[in-house]
Amino acid sequence: MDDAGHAGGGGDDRATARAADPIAADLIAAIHEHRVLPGMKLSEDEVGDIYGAGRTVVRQALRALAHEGLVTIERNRGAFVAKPSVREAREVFEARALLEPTMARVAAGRCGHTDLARLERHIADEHAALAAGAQGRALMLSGHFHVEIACISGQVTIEAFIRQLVARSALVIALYWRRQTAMCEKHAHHALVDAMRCQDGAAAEELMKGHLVDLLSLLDLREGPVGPVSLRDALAAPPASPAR
Amino acid sequence: MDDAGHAGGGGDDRATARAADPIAADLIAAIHEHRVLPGMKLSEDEVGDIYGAGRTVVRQALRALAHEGLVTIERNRGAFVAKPSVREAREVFEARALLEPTMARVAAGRCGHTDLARLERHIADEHAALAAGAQGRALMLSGHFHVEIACISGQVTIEAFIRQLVARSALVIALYWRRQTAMCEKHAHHALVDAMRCQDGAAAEELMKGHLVDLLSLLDLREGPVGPVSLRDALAAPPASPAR
DNA sequence: TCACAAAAGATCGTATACAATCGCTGCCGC
DNA sequence: GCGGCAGCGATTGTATACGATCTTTTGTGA
Repeated sequence: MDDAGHAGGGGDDRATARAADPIAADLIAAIHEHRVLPGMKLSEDEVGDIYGAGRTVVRQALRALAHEGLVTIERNRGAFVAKPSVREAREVFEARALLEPTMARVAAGRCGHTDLARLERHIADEHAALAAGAQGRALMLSGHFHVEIACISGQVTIEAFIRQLVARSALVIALYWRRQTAMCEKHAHHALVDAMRCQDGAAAEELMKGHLVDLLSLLDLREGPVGPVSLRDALAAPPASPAR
Repeated sequence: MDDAGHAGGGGDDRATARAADPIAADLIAAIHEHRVLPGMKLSEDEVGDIYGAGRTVVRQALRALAHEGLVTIERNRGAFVAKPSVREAREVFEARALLEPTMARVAAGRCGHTDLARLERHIADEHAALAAGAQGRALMLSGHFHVEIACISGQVTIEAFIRQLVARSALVIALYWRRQTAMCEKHAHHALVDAMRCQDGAAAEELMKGHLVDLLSLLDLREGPVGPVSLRDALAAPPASPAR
């Protein structure tokens, strides 16, 4: 098999599945960027029209996303962007709190200068997006930062879990976020990179733990109203278009 | 909209998906029971014939299993039962070692007499299956024991992860197991139940950790030969057939 | 005898068509 | 005025047919 195949993680199965399913990837990105909101209907025909694809492939993508808990499929009713319950929201962050600190500790002992540079570039991108007002993109990058750390740790299996949890976190944030000030994260991420630069695994672990607690504390865990707006407005040009 | 619609946690999605996809469930069971072995080809036509279903639904099931890392789909080549690499095997157990001890601790503080009774019945069934020579079934029950503990802990999200990891563990065991003496597990599971009966979370956590370490130590992490035998022999009667 | 190439075979990927089911609107009866 | 019911429209679930790609085999030539 392809044991030591691609450096940086053997999540090949998952990664190739991502690459081979562009519309699933785009839908996930849209969820990350809050271009689609919880509760929004994802009609097969509509999505197929938007991406210029047949229903079959759309169906596959929707089903894959449903498997990750990002959309819910109701029989003969259609697919909807998942609307995590309060309990589910808590669980997602509890799972992250259980996985990510350890990943940060492991990653701190394994990351090289290349990884550090990539992380710093990541933070810079996030900062730039935030400055440009692209809060959605900033949020996506913020999530990807956590995935990157898991990737550095080399545990592709857990990385896949974290990837899923981060995506679901985007939905949770869309539902239960108090304010859209994501400033706090920037500091936390920077501190994390510093700890990793010093190969201080214990510090990285603690920082990550605290970071996740902070995130959870910023959620308002009461029923939050949702705005299931249209769809074409959110998922703009798929095949070739200059938008953005 | 249906705000408080899906109360009770998101485990429903997964559970209903299991129930609504009987052939995926049966394939998973077959993997658990070592009726299908790593590397075995799962032709869509063949599986469809066996279960008397069209290729479409078989495709869905195969894709779902691929998403869980239980089968690998190679473009224009077909689906095969996954053959976890040594590294992947290690990762699966490392992930379990990271998740399950905590789950055991949480479960110890939450389990009631009903849960305890179910766990004990589980162990009894496993023991009976082992005595009856149904090693495959015993292995499946042994895995389900871990899932049950995660279920008791109430964390349905992590439970789903553990369910996946346990299934993949079945593949790992099929590839890298030294001897089929699963006796040791019986003791470990019993001790775990005892600790949970005393609500001793710390003990349960330690026992689970040690149990997983033991399991990992029983693996022979060098390349193991596989026997990709036929298929119809392994997946016996789905609709109506006398086998077994 | 080996290597290479071409054709055949098989399998999956995708699109299309049909059928079943559900939600909704309009109407009727109470 | 309100509740129940039937018909209709819409959407998904499933099966089938076609096309693309890869693997394998076989034949030929050096």
